[in-house]
Amino acid sequence: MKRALLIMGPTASGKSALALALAERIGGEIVNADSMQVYRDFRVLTARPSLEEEAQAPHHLYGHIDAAELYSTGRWLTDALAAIADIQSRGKTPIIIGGTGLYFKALTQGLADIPAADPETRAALRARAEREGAPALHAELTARDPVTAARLEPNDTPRILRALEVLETTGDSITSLQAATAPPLPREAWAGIALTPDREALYAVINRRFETMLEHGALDEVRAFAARNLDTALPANKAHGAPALTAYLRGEISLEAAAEIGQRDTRRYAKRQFTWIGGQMSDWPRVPETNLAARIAAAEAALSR
RNA sequence: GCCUGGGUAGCUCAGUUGGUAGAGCAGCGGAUUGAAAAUCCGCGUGUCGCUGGUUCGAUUCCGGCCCCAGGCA
Repeated sequence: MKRALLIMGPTASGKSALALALAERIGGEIVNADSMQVYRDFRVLTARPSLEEEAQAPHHLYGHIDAAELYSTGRWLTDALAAIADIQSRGKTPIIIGGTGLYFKALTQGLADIPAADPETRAALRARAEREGAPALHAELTARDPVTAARLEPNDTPRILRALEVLETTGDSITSLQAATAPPLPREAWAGIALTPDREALYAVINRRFETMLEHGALDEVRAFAARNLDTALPANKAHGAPALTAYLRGEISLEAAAEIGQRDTRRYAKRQFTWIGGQMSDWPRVPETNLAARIAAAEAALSR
């Protein structure tokens, strides 16, 4: 059975082109590890591979979710493990490539086995957070699950909500549930590399890429999404540039201002991805080179190690 | 050429009745276990245009010069 190749890289670092080249060279199939590229509605805005690119090699978990849905790390892990097993059963190498650090962590270190939260419980907690503010919920968590509360900041709404929802769904502390998790992919079953291009150069690519997205129909995607009248809090609407371009379409800001916001948010995201690589993937080989040949060589070296 | 206003952080600016300066935005560092392109925590990063003078001490006061904007020629 072929080992899986894991490639983490910041946004706009050229992951798709690398994945295609590798797929052809080593007989691989590509599995998406990007939390936004799973949503069907925003192909251009999330820089998903084009139809032509998808035709050049098998792609999995790209655009397979409707933007009206709530995807999650847990669902991705299930989908990814199934895709990996499927690919390996056909004698191919799974190439898991993306920029969502948490997805790679779930794959290589495990995700606590916690049953899905009841949607109504979840909605009620969210409404409370909206009304009362995160610190109030944090105070409640301190009373009910002091160990978890102690490691969460009072303003960290999503994590506080998650801790409370797990408490209500399972009756257990999320911290104790998280303690007993095993890696879905054993260490010997995968090799990973992290793309670490020069940051200034990457920022320039990000800025340029956003302009290109606008030229290739990003606004049409945003317009179509807005026309669906879905909840603006849906995760798909968190795609960089989506809220700002929506504001532009409503006439609230200029297109230039919207582009600047989209570019800025993308740059900030890239910075956090670098931080993730630095802190969470300290043992993954770094690949600072941006030319394809060097990257392919680094990937092959990692696989043969 | 003359007059007026201005030159302070990457940007827009505030301020110091003389004791080497602070806001917003941008940026930087960090965390990250189920909506993660999310969320949170932390950090001013500076020849105060240049140059003389006065002063214990000048970014601040005075002189000269340079640059920018507007006005008059």
